[in-house]
Amino acid sequence: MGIRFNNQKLPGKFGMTVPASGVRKLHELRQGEKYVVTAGVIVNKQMHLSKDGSWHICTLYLTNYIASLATVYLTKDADEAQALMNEFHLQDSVRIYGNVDLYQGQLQLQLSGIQQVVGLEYVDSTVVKRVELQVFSKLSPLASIVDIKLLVKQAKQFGHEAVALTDLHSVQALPEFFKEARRAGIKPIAGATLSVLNPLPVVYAPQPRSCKLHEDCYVIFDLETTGLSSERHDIIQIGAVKVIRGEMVDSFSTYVRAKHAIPETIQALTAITENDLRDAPLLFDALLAFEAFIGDAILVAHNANFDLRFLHAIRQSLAMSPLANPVIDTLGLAKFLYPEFSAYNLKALADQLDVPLENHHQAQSDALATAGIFRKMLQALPLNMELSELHRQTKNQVYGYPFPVTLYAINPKGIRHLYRLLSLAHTDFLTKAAPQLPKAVIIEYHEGLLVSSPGFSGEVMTALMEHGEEAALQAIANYDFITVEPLPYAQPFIDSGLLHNEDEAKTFSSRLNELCNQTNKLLVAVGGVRHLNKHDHGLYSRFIQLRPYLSKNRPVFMPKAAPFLSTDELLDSFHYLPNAHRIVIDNALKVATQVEEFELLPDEMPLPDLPGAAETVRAIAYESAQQRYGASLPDFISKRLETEIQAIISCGYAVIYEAARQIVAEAKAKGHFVGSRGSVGSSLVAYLLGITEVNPLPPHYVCLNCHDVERSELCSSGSDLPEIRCRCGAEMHRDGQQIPFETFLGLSGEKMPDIDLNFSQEYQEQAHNHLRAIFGGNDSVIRIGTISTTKEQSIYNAMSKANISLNPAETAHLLQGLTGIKTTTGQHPGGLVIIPAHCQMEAFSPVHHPSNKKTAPVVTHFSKENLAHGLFKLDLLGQTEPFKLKKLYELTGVHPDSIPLSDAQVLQAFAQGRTLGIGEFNTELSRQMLMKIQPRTFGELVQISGLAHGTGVWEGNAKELFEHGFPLEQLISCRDDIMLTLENRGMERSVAFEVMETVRKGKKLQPELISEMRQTGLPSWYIAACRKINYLFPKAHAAAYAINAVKTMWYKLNTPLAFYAVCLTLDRDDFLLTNAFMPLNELGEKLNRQWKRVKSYRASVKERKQYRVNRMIHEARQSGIEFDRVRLYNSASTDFTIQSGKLVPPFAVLDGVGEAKVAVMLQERNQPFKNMTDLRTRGKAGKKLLEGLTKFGDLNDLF
DNA sequence: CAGTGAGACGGGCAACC
DNA sequence: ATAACGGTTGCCCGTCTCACTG
Repeated sequence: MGIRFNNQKLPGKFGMTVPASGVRKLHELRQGEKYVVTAGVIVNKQMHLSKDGSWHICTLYLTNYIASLATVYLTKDADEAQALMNEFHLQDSVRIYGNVDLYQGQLQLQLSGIQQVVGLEYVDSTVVKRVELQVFSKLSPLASIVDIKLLVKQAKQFGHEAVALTDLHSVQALPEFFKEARRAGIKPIAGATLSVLNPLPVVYAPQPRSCKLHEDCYVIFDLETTGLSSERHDIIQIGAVKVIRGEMVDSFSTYVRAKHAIPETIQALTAITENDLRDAPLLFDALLAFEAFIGDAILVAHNANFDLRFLHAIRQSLAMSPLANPVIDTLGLAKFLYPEFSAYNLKALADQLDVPLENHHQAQSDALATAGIFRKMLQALPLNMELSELHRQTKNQVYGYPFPVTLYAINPKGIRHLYRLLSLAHTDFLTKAAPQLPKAVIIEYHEGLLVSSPGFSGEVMTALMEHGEEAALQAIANYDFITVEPLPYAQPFIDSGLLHNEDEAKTFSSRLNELCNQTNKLLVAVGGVRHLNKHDHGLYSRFIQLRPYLSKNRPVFMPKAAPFLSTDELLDSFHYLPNAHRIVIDNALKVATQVEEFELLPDEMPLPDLPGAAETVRAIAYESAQQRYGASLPDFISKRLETEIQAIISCGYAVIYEAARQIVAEAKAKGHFVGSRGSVGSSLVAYLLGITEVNPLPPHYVCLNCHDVERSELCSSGSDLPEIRCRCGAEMHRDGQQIPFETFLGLSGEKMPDIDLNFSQEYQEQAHNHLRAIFGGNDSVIRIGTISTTKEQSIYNAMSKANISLNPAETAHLLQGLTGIKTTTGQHPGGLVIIPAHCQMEAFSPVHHPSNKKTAPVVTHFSKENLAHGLFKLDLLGQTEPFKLKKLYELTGVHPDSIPLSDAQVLQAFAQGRTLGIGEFNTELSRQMLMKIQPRTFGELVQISGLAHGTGVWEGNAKELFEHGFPLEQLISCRDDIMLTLENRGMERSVAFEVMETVRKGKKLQPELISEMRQTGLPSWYIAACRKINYLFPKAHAAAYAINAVKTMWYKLNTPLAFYAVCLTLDRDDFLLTNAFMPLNELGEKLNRQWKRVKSYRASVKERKQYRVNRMIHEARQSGIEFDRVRLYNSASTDFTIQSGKLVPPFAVLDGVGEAKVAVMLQERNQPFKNMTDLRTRGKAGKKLLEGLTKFGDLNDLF
C-alpha cells in the first residue's frame, strides 16, 4: 500500500488539546455537529478584522483532497491571533477540533484546537526501489502541476535514491530542483525533453535518368487506407495520373478489397464504404495493374513516405524487392520551395498555389491535385535541372514531423551540452510552432548526455507502430535507452486510429520490450509524471479543464492521469511485461547510477574586463571632486572618496562604475536625461562620475566659484541649509543628503553593487545597445528573461470562463494547487547581464527568444534570481520622469539643474497636497501624509518619500507615533536611518548594518539583535517600529525621487501650461476629450461620482487612471488653461502642444487612433486637403480618425 | 457582399525595480 | 469600507478596421 495517514504529532499546536481518536473524514461533516475531530492539509490562511475592528478573524482553509473546509478562530487578542497565524504554514497537515456550523451559506468549523501532524505519507515499501526518470514540473508550459518541493518530498518519502526532472523545452526549474534535492539528500538528475526532427527526403532512390526534370514522365499517385499503420491497415483505393512533359496522358483508379473492416472514422473521411469494395480487385491484382501503369516513370506523392510504406510492406510480404522507381515527395519539395508557408497539408498547399481540390480524400482527386501542385513546383525549379541535382540540393534541407527526445546530463560537460542544445532549439531552429532540433545536432553534442526515446510518442515506438520492426531497429541505434509509459499516454494514438485500444498498446510495449532485448538496449519504465499522487488527481483534472481558458492554442493532449508511482504501483502498471521487475527497477537504477553528482552553476563568475577601468574611475572621480571642491580636498571628502575607491577597486567593481558612467555620459551627450534609482546614490564616486544626481556627503556648503567648502550640522539635508555668501561674494551652493556608503556595497564590498538607471522610454533601447557596444555585442550583453506563471487572478478568470463556481475553501485549494504554472516567457523590464569575453554562455544559462517569438531579442533562459551569483548585471530601466524633465526643459528653456531644492513655494504646494502629475507623490496615501506632516524642508520631503513607499512603515507604525507628537526626524523612513541611529548610539557598525538589512527585508529580528539594540538604550517604541516594517526604501532612492518631484513641482507652479502639456502627453491613453470641453461644474460633478466608485474599489484599474487624468484636466481648466479642439493641420501625433496659449490635443487622444493611423496624413498635410475624399484617400484617414475629428476636431471649419 | 488575414489598438495580467 | 509602494516593461487576447478576393 503506497499511502498512509500518519497521526503522529509535530510541534505545531494551538488551543485545546485535540483528541487523537475518532477522527472524522472532512467531507462527511454536517452542519450542527459538536466537538468533532477532523484532519486535512492547510491550503490557505488569512486574518482580517471585524467591521468594528474589535475581533481578529483567523481563517485556515483545509482540504482532504475530496472536499475543502474553512476553519475559523475568533479572538479579541491580537497577539493570540498572530500566534495562530504564525504557528501554521501552507501544506502543513493538521488535526482540528471544534463545532461545525454555517456561515454565509458555507459550512465552516469553529476552531477550538489544532494540532500539527505528519499527515499523508507516500510509502514505497519495496526493498529495492526504482527511480523515476520522467517528470514534468510546473515549469513545463501548461503541462503539469508538479511542485518541485513536493516532488522532492515525495521522492524522499518513497526512499528513492534519485529522481529526474525532464521539463518540456526548459531547464528553468533545475536550480530549485537541485537545491531541494541536495537538502533532502536525493540525487537530482538534470534533464529536459525536446522536440527533435529527422530530415525529410524530397527525392527517394534517385537513379540516373536520361531526361531533364521538365521533360520526364511522372506518375502522381495517392492511396486511401484504413489507417496509418502499414503493418495493420489496408489499402482501399489507388488513384494516379500520368504526366509527360507537363501533359496529362493517362489516369488510373481502382478500389481495393480490404482484409479488415473499414473503421467508421475512415468511412467518414474518405466516403468509401464496404459496399464500394465488394466487387473490387484483390490487393495483389490491383498492385499488378498499378505497377503496370507506372512503368519506369518517376513516382510523385504527397507525403510519399506514407504511401511508399504501404507499397513496400505489400511487396515485402510477397517476398518482392522494393520498387525501383525514383520518387519525389511534394510535401518535402513544398517545404523546400516555400519555407514561409504555415501549413503543408494537401488542402493548404492547393489553396496557397491556386490548385483546385474537390472531393478531398478520394484517391483520384488527391492525385490530380497533387499533380497540379507538382506542376507549379516544377515551374519554380530551374529549367535544365536533373533529378540527381534536385536530390543533391534538397538533401538534409527540410525536416519531417517532430518527436520528443529526453536528454539527461550525467556530468558537468553534459549540463553544458544540454544548455547548448536547448539554446539552439530556441534560437537557430526555432519555428513558429515550437523550439526544435535536428537529431544530427543532438548527436554532435552527445558527450555527457544520455539520450532516450520517451514512451509512445518517442521515435522508436512511433516507428514500430507506423512502420514496423525494421524501422524501429534503425531508430533504436541512436538512443542510449528507451522508455515505456503507462497506458494513459497511448490515448492520442488510439484517438488517431494508429492503435485500436489499450490492449494493442500493451502489445506494442511488449514488442518494444523484445526489440530492446534483442539489441541489448535498456528499456526503462517511467511515469511521465504530471501530478504527484492520487490525492492531487482532482486538482490535475481541474487543471485540464481550465487549460483552454488559461491560454489559447495549446496542444490538446494531456494524459488523464500521470502520477508519481511507488515501485509496487509502477510494477503493477507493467505487470503484462514478463521482465517488469528489470524494466521498472534494475534498468532505472542502471541509468541513475551513470549520473554523477555535480553542481549546476559555477560558484564564482569573473567580472568582464574593461581595460583601464580602475584607473579611469579613480582619475575621473578625483578630477570631478577637485573641480567641485578644490584642488586640496577637505578631509571629510577625501576620506570618504578614498574609502569608496579602495573598496570599489579592490573588489573589482570599477568595471561596473565605468560602464555605468559611459552609458550615462553618452545619453546626456545626446540630450537625454537620466535618473538614478535604488541605492546607487549612496556612493560619492557614483555622484562624481555623474551616475547619480544624489550627493551622499554630509550637509555642506560649497562655493562653485572659489571652491570653498564648509560643513554644517544645522540640517539633516544640505539642501535645507540657510543661504549664505562665500568670502568671494558668490552665493554658496548647498548640498549633501547624508547617506552612508554601506547601503550600496555592504560593509566590505560583499554586496555586488546594483546600479539601476532610469532612462526615458524612447532612449531605453539605445542605452541597451550602447552597453552592447561597450562589451562586444549581442553575444556578450543579454537581456534577462522572465517566466510568467499562473497567479490567482488568471485562475479566477479561467474558472469564471469555464463556469466553475466553488465555495471559498475549494477555491483556496484550487488556487494553492494551480498557481505557479508556467504560461509563457518574457523579458526583464531592463535587466542585462554581461558575460566576460573569455566565458562561455553555457557556463551559466541557456538562451531563448521570449514567448518563442523570433522577432524578440534573445534573453537568458534562467530568471534573474537563478543566474550565477557574481555575474555582472545592470538595470537600464524606462521611466517617465527623465522624459518629463527633458520635455519641460525643451518647452520652457529652464534647465532642471538650475531649480533649487528648497523653494518655499514649492514645498508649500506639497504641504497642500497639490501633487497631481508629480510622480510617486500623486496618490491618496502620499497626499494624506503630506497634508498631515506639512513638510517645510526638502529633508522632510525625502522622509515622506520613504514613509510612503515602504510597507508596514506608515500605517500602524510611524503614523501613530507622529500623531502622538514624535518629531518626524526621529521616525524610521529609510533603511539608512536605522543604521545611522544605531551607530550614533554606539552600536558596532557591523551589527547596525545587520539590523538595517534584517529590517528592510522584513525579516524577523533575532533575539540577539534585539538585546544588542536594547543595550544601546534604544527606546522600546523604536524596536517595536522596526519589527513592523516589511520593506524600506534606501535613502538614496527616496532622495533621487524627491529631487525629481521638487523640480517637477517647480515647473507646475511656474510654467503650468508646459507642465500640463507634458503630463497629459504621458497620460494620453486615458485622456477623454469630452472632459476638456464639458462645462467645468459638470466635470466637477462627474469627478465626485467617479471618486465614489474609486473610493469604494468598484472602479477598474483603467477607470482609476481615467479618474486621475480627469482631475488633472479639471485642475488645469480651473487654473484658467483652455483646451483647443484636435486640429487637422496643427495637432501633433502623440504630444500635447501649446499654440496661442491653448493646449492642442494630439491625434492619439482620439479613440482607436494611434501613431500608425495618422502617419500618412501627417506627411500629406503639407498640402491642404481639398475635401473629405481627399483626406480619406490621399491622407489615408481611416474610420476612427474621421469619427474622432468630426466629434472633437475642426473638420466643420475646414470643409 | 461575405470571408479572410494582417495589423493597430486597448485592456488585463504578470514580473520586476 | 479597509489598508495602502508606485510605476515601469512586456505578453496575451479580443476587437476593430481595412485591403483583398471571388
